Amino acid sequence: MAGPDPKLLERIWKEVAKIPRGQVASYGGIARRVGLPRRARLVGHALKVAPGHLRLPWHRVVNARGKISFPPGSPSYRLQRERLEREGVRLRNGRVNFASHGLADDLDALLWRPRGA
DNA sequence: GTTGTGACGACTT
DNA sequence: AAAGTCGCCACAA
Repeated sequence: MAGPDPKLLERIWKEVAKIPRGQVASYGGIARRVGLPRRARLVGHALKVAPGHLRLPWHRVVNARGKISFPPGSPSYRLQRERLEREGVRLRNGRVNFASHGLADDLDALLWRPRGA
């Protein structure tokens, strides 16, 4: 049985909608913020199935290493890169600089990374 | 039910 | 730094 609770998808969509222009968040960071630690893949799934009418800033979501999670060169990859650069998010060697564009939450997670949790 | 795949992430080589 | 492994879990075949 167990599909994802539709309410969780809604929470994820709302959280993604909060990402300010010119900033990025990680899949795992979004998951943590909605109270679903270790559920990064669910965030990816949520974006994949998100209704287009929501107009989510999905391009502001990258993986924990700052990389776009589409195959390099794919149409989706190019679209995401283009949208990011258009709002001032520069990619260095295919990476977003979290220190300058990442949300505080994600930064903390990257710097602290307490053992075990 | 099992297997493979994926818009992930943490850890280990 | 890059690749491999494992945990995670939704979904299609």
